[in-house]
Amino acid sequence: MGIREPLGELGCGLSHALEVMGERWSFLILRAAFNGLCHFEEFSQELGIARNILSNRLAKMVEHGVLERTPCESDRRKVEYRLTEKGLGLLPAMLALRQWGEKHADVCNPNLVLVDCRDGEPVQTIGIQAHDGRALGWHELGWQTPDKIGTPVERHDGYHTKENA
Amino acid sequence: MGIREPLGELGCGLSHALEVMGERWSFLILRAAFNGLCHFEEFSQELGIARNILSNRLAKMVEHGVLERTPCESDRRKVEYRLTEKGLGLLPAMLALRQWGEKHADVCNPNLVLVDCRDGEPVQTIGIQAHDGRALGWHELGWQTPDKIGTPVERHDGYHTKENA
DNA sequence: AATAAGGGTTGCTAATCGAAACTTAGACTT
DNA sequence: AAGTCTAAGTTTCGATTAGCAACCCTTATT
Repeated sequence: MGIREPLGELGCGLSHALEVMGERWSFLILRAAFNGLCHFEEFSQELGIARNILSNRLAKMVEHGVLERTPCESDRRKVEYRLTEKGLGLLPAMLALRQWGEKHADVCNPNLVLVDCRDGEPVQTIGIQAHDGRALGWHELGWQTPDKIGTPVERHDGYHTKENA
Repeated sequence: MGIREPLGELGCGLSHALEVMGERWSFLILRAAFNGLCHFEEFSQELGIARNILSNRLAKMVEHGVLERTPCESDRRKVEYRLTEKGLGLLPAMLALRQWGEKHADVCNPNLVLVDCRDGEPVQTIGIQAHDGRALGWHELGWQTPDKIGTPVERHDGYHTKENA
């Protein structure tokens, strides 16, 4: 077995991502934001989320720079929550999660498909690619220290390779 | 504004994915599993998670087919939790999340990098691609009904296009 | 038989969620 | 200017859930 991640500190990017987006409604709020919703009432009605939780989540997402909160110019009662660049950067993660869910859900409504708007063709299923664009599966991946990048790695564990009893 | 997803029912794959993986420790358990951990005590010690919660999460992930629970042959006290194909399918989502977290975390320890083990080169940052492989940003995407696939879409909202006050 | 290890379950407390009522500030009407 | 309405939250309080510690059951090991 090759190199293994240090899980102890939990200190990889995943922990940070989960800290920001790991709570119950965060991803659904994000999805709503990607669909153009930006007012408190819109989120509240579309998601059916409790108002205090919504308030809490929006505040946290603003605090972490995923959303930007700006009082509305035209009507000062209203507030706009809009995705920042950081928030927009979550699209691949959300889509990957969504594609996984669609693939494995019992009931699924593929009544809308995400497409390239230039030609209307569906986007690809999100996957992991090597630097040259080859699609990579888990058994073709390994962990490497930054100083040894560029040197091949033997497989780091025995997943799906029966040869190690 | 073009087509918008029906958010009401929450019935997209994202809901299903979150139902399976949306709880507090699920993704960290998944990460540990990807790192080769497969015993209860290993998860418990590495993650520092409470035993009842761990038990609960593992059971749920097994129930949803992300992990497979098999009593160990050699030592009947032990149980092995291993990723199924469905579980392995979460890797792109997890990596996308992780890459996002690494990009935006204040403190970050890039002491290990995920590489293609054939040549030791880092994998690409996960992104969304058109059918021909072009990288796509949010403003180049749109929702389309299955019957109209192949016909271009006008942009569905005004994110980052100042032209719609 | 005695001891220990692996994989849980049970009780109990602290934190979090959720529904509904309440508050505050800004528009809109008359 | 008073009254009403709307948007965006807070507060309150009962219902869940997380987390800790201790206990239990089965299977090795000595």
